[in-house]
Amino acid sequence: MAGPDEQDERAFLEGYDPRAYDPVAVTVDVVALTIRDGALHVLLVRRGEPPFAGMWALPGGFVRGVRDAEDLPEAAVRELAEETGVSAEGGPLERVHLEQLGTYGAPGRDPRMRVVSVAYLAFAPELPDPEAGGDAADAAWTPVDALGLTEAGDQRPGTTRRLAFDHARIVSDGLERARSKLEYTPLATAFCAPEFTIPELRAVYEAVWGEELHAGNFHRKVLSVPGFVESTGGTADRGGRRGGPRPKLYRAGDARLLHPALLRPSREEEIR
Amino acid sequence: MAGPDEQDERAFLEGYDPRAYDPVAVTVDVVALTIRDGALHVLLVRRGEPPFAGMWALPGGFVRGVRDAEDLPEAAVRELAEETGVSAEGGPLERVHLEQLGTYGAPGRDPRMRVVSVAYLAFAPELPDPEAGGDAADAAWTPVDALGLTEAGDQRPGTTRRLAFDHARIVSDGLERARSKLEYTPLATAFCAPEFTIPELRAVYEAVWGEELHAGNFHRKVLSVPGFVESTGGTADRGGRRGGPRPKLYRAGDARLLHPALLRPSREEEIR
DNA sequence: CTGAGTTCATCTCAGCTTGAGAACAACATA
DNA sequence: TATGTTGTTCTCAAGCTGAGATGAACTCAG
Repeated sequence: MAGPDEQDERAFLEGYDPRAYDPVAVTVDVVALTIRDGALHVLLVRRGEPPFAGMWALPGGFVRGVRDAEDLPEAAVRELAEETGVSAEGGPLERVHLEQLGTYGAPGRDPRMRVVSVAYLAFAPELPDPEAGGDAADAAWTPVDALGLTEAGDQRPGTTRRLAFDHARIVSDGLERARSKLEYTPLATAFCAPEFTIPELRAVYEAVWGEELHAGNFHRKVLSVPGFVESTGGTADRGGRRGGPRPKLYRAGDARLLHPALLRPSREEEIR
Repeated sequence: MAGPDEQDERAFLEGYDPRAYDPVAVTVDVVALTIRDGALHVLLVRRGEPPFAGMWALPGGFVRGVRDAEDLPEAAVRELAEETGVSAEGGPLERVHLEQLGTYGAPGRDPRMRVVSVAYLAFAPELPDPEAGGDAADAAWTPVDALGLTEAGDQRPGTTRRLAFDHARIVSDGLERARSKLEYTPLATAFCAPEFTIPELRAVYEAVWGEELHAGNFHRKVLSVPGFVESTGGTADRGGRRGGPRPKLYRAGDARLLHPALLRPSREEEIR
């Protein structure tokens, strides 16, 4: 049945106070990614209380609903700022790219109550350690390789850093989104300093995609895509770590989409 | 501030009963797309009650949180089935593709209370009119061109079918997602009958992208992408509407990604 | 039944992009 | 100073794309 009955039901429910009806809590979780020492890292916090005490989880928390009501991206920025220990205004978070990743609301994903969590994905340039002077075990940038994530979105047996709730699935989805976004948007520049070199940009792609790229072809491609990068005219202070000429400096261009896209080589195998 | 303070705050909030804390309601809305008479249509319902009485809205409703708790896709399928008047089991909904589109939670988007809405996107083959025997003004497939949507996600002045809440933004996002998905996934087949012809598939692309495609190149491309379509060996009953040979029949292949992708021609202009 | 116009399916061809490799100068380090 | 590494630019073959042409199969009007 539809139509009149459904209309009546919706009108009824919409006029109902949800406090008295069916309590669902809304949280935001943030998958914040950065690159350190050439490896992709995700920001995690260690849980102090049950459930999942001692396990690692994404930074996040409740959305302020009515008192100090905030929009969802606001809540994500607030949580990220609180966990990272830096202010969102004027600080390093200014240059962080933030986008919605997805919403996770399966019954039972939180054993205490019904929680619907809106996950956000953040791309950050190298940021300081979270609360460097505090308890180092509470929050840390963690190499994603150390999480033992499988394609199915869970963790391999034997992995020491266990993730709480369904956060392994959320991190997996975030990584896949990041890998995909690097293909057709210029967001790799969000992992770099304001001025960067082509080899630095290539290192970002290699860290996120987990495979080496042909330096010559990458260089040609990046310069041939309109609006991806623009030259600053400058040159880096020194050459590569183990030699080589000083690379030229670039900054992010004004393109929002890469055309043609930079496709990852390994894509062939994942198609089916 | 982060670390210990933040930990305490989260532990405090997580143990808190949200009913007594900060009430946020969770709903699902469905952007159901289909193709009728060669044009892209979206399923809309007319609101009978304020706010926005008489305006059109996406089918949707509250997620069942604790009593009869359901997952978010379940809620979307239930709402879609209720509004469409067909059963999800065994009926035409079996072949509907459903994916999460995004979550909309700006304060004030519903004037009555704080509502966070998880939007789903559905691709459907041609379905019957919603509750054909009932009040025809209550639910209807609407040509998306009749909504006067702008790139900014609102409606042009003078458009007669006004959308309630922020549903113009949600529909706009759904359309952009659909256009994009057709490029790199075989989901155009979700708009077709189980067996279809290449010209029918091309009509889907032309309806969603809103531009004509080169028939010869499209044909070559579809057949050259591995796993996009597979031949049934059969032939359609008759030729095109105004003549031509009987086209061959195909069914959807097993590819989940199109490689190489089918890029829309107009992409060049939207890049910046 | 016939002729005109339409459509499916395939082919051709020039232009562009890609992947792989080579070359060479500039540089770090021992 | 010698050696190995790296940034940048070429070259070349292979593949893909857009635009157009062709001919057979078909619908429909007269």
